[in-house]
Amino acid sequence: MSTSNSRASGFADQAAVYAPLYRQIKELILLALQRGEWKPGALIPSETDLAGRFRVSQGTVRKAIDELSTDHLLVRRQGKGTFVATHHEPRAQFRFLRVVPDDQEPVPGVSRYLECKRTRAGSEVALQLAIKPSDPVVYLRRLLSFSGAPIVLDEIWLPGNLFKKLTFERLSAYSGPLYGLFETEFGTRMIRADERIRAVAAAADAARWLKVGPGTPLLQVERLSFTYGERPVEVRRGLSLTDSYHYRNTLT
Amino acid sequence: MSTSNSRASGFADQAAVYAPLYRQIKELILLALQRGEWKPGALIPSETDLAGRFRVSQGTVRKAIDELSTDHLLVRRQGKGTFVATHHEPRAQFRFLRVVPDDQEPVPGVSRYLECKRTRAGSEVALQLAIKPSDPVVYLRRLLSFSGAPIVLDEIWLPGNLFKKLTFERLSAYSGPLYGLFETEFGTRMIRADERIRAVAAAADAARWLKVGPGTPLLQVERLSFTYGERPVEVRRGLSLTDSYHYRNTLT
DNA sequence: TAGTGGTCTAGACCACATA
DNA sequence: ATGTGGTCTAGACCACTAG
Repeated sequence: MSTSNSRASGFADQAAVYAPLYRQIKELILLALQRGEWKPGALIPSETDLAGRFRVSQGTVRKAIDELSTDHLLVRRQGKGTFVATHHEPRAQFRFLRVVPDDQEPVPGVSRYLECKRTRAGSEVALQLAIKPSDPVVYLRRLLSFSGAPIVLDEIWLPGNLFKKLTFERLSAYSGPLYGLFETEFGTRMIRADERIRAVAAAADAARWLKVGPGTPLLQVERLSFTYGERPVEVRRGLSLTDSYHYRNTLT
Repeated sequence: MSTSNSRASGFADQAAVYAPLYRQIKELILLALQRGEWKPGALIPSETDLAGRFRVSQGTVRKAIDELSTDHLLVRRQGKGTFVATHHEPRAQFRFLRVVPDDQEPVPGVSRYLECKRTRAGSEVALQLAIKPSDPVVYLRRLLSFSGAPIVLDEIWLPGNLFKKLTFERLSAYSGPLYGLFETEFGTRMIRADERIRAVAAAADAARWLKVGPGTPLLQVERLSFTYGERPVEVRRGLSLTDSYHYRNTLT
């Protein structure tokens, strides 16, 4: 991989006839992350080390890490080294939690789990998770409260084979971010998510949990989350009260 | 600015005691853009040119342009050159238009302007635009339709001094993206926006325009847009029907 | 003092667009 | 053939952290 530049052919779907060296290096690091060679939160080898290992210049490794860093898969810390990103660190906390109070600073909130059962995917969820309708899924329901008031009612569907040992007890005993639990206990790291947001009228059940009248306008957030390799691994539907909370977003 | 590295002191608010060379270059390019030295859509000098002009290496200019490019202020085109970004090009079209149809591809939509008047800011809008409540603003109302059906009702407030010549006729005659008009006719380019999203019940007036019953849940999007130097220049409140449309977002 | 990431340079070569 | 952005290298030095 020196100056003579042996490019990977990469016959992947459609494009990618040509991939620059730093992207190949990125891919190698990505694979190492995916197979858990370095755990979340851990220090990875220095840029110089990796450069030697992959037989490329330090600048090339650097550019690969640059991209992984903007992808939130790695975190650089000057003077210390480069670390595997984790959903446990505070900076990642509000990346996937967009419902925040109108006037105060964002706060974590408290989860109360209402349900945790195993069932079959069904056609809709199966389609999204790219599995068969008869395949097993874990179905969760939880109520998120901020300063004592119930604000978000979430339904969550997870592939059964990836979350075999997920139980109601395990969830209730845990307090940190849900994705943190998924990452450390089930080896599934959420990388990216697509959301569809709507306004809906509260059904009787949701209204009861959120302590409002049926028909109250609620913010519905449908989410599909992905792990490495664009694999869909979570379907989520949240219903939020938005009197004194809102979904915040920045367009750049 | 050669190896001896004369850093700008930058006594700006709080931080920025130290700024790397490429950031200083970025700032210089930013100023050139801001004062309209290169118009939207225009070709800017090559990296080599700029390197010569600023007395730094090409790699340093490159890194500055890298950032401006991810900020969507410049667009690189290999073999052609680097261009000033514009809201007129199709790639920028859906950066600020997040309400899209559930199943089809995103489409531009058709605007019908309902109102365009001059008034005073009032306390709320003034606070957001960082002007005085007695300062003049332009107030707009428009209805956005997709394939014939009214979907979004927008209210827009703009600083009066920046949009002096904005008229109902000018708006109605125009068909492209609104930010495109602002950019070419009023020299105000929208860079970034913060949004707060809620579910609300349709008031009588909104219900009438969107052809639904009063009390129907609507998606309310409050937006504050910024131009160069984090200057707020637009307040917007949109109400959307989300039966067969939704607000799409990607968490990364 | 040593190690790590961060910046900057100079030069070579590749990929792409256009004339 | 020429000019532009894109990649890659090698080496020097700066800023930050920790033993």
